Amino acid sequence: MEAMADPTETPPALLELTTYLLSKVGKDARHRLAELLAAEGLRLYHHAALAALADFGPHTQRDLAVRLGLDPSDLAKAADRLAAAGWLDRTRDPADRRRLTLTLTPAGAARLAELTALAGGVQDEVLAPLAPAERATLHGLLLRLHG
Amino acid sequence: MEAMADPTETPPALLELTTYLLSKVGKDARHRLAELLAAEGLRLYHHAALAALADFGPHTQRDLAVRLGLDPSDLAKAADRLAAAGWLDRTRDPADRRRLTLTLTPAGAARLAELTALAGGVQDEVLAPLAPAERATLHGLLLRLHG
DNA sequence: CCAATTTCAGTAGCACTGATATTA
DNA sequence: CTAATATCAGTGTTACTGAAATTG
Repeated sequence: MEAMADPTETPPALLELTTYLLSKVGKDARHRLAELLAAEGLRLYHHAALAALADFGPHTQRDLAVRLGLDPSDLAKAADRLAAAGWLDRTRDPADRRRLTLTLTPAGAARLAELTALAGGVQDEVLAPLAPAERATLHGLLLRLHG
Repeated sequence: MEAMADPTETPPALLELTTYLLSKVGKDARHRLAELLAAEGLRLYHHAALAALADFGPHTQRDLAVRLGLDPSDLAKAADRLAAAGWLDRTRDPADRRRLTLTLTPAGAARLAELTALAGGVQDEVLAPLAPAERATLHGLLLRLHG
C-alpha cells in the first residue's frame, strides 16, 4: 500500500533554494521570539536597542537608529517605551540641545539579561536538530554571510 | 592612532545569537528577491504557488493554501493574479462545485522557469562569500532545521 | 440545518514618508 | 538662511479576522 502524500510538503524546487530555507527558518526564529516578547509588550528592536547600549555605551537617538537600521521616528517611540519602563535615561546634550542621549540604567541591564536568556531559549528550540559542532559551523557560515 | 569605531556595527551580543543571524540574513535574502519580483508586479508567494503546482500537480485553492501556509483569502487574490496572466487555469470541480482546481499552464511553467532563474541569481549574490562546499554544508544544515 | 470552499471587507502591526518644531 | 535632530501624523503592504455566498 502506497503512503499518502503529505499535503503540507514544501515544493522540492523551493527546498533546493538555500535562500528559501534561510528566509523560512529565519522568519520562524524571529516569529517565535517576537511572540514571547509581545507577551511582555516588547518588540525585537527593544531587545536590540538595549543590547546596543550595553555593548557600545550611550548613543544619541540618531546614532542608535543608524546602528540598528531603524527609522528615527520609529526609534523615538521605542525609546519612549524603554524610558517609561526605566530601562534607559534620556537626557538632553547640553552642548547640542537638539540631541537626546540614551543611557542604559542598571534596571535596563537587568532586563537585557532576561531578554537575552529568553532569546537563548528560543535558539535552543530552533537549533535542537543540530549537534553542538554543527551549530558552531552554522553560526560561522552565517557570520560570513552577514558581513 | 586608534581606528574610528564603526557607527553601524552590530552589537556583539546579537551577533552571538545564531537566531539573530538567521533572521537577519534570511530577511535580507527575502527582501532582495521580493524587490526583483515587485518590479514585475509579483510577490514571493506567486513564485511559491507556481512551484507547488509544478511539483505536485493541480490543487484546489484550499489545498494549495494549506501547502504554502497562506491564508485562503489571500491565496484567492494570488490566484486571480496568476490566472489573469494566463499562468494557471481555474476550473470548477464538477463533482464538488464549491472547489476550484488550479492547474499550471505551459505559459505558467515557462514563467516559473524565469522566476527560478531570478531566485538563483539572488542566491548567488547572497551566498557569494561562501565556497561551493560551504554552501552545500549550509544548505544541509538549514534543511535539517526546516524539517 | 450544519459544514466546507471561496471570496470580500475590514483590522492590527510594521516599515517607511512627509511635515513640523527646535536648535546649531 | 540652511542643516540636523527629534517628533508626530499619515501611507502602503502584509498577515490575519469575520462575514457572506455557494454548494455539499
